[in-house]
Amino acid sequence: MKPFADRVVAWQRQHGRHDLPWQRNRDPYRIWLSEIMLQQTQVATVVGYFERFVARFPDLAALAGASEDDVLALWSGLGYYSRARNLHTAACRIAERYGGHFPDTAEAIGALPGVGRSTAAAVAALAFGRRCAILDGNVKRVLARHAGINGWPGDRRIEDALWRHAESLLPEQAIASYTQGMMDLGALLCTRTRPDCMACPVRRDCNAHATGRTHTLPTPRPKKNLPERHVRMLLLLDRGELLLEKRPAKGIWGGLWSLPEASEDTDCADHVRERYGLVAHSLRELPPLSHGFTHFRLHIRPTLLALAPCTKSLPGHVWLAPADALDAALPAPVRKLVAELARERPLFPRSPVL
DNA sequence: GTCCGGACCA
DNA sequence: TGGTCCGGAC
Repeated sequence: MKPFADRVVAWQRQHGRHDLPWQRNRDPYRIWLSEIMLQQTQVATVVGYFERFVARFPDLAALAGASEDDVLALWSGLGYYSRARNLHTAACRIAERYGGHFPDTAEAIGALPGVGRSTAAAVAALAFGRRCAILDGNVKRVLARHAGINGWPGDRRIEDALWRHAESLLPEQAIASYTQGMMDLGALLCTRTRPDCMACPVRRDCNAHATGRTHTLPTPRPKKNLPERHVRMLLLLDRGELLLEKRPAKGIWGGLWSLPEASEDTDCADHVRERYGLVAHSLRELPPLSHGFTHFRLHIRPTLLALAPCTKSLPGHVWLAPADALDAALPAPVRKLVAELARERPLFPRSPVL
């Protein structure tokens, strides 16, 4: 089997992108501009902005001579406007410090504002044929899958491993085609969802493909801590029957039968008297449980209460023996609580719903 | 609505 | 080390 890089280069030449507006020559200014625009932004969005930008600022001197406002105006709608400010600052610096000649090493390019390690390497490789590795989001995905690298790429150790791997794969020749090929591979075939493995030149030794892990690599970022909410859920028992209330159609658990809720800091018995006009006393607290939603995490403190036997009908509520309540549409954590209660108190006689 | 993403900054 | 910047894809 040919080396990884050879296959990427051959594929790029036959199937990769060659007609993007910054590929028409090896102008480092245009390549740099495109790489900055392509940070956090997809090619399809960038193309139009790029064309307008180079029409107005065709070279470094034009950009360095512009006002920041004019640069930002052409950036308007692309987002991440610090990119435009850094771009302008960098153009001025190149004019001053390099006499308007674009620096031609990754190190010097990377010293420009707004240019990190990967962008510097991309410009150095594409514009000057320098042998340096890139590692943008696309390449991280390709390498994590091909090498089967587990772990979130934002993790320092994982990212270090990816950089080492990227450098170990670099060919001696055809650096520009290889670099473009890695970008094209990630953008065209090795996409986040639905990768086109059958068309991939490095499928044969791809770890993720072999082990069926293309959809789990790269490891997604850890869930960020969701907001926490706390609530007390009341298990109100009257002669073996539990009070359930129907939730509003909208919002969490819309239309399901759930338990009465109280805020954590109120006294349960007081809350029941005020809200339902019922006399109750707390028996004990049940083990707390947590439930994850997409946008918050709910911590539930269930409390068991006994009612004085003066039950009355409440609109939107129902009294059910725990075993019968399990037949109703219950939210998952409520079902769990009710199931525990049904196991614990199976002997109460059933009685009709009031 | 959620997830994603380079560079920079606190 | 985690937050911030923004818009697009899904």
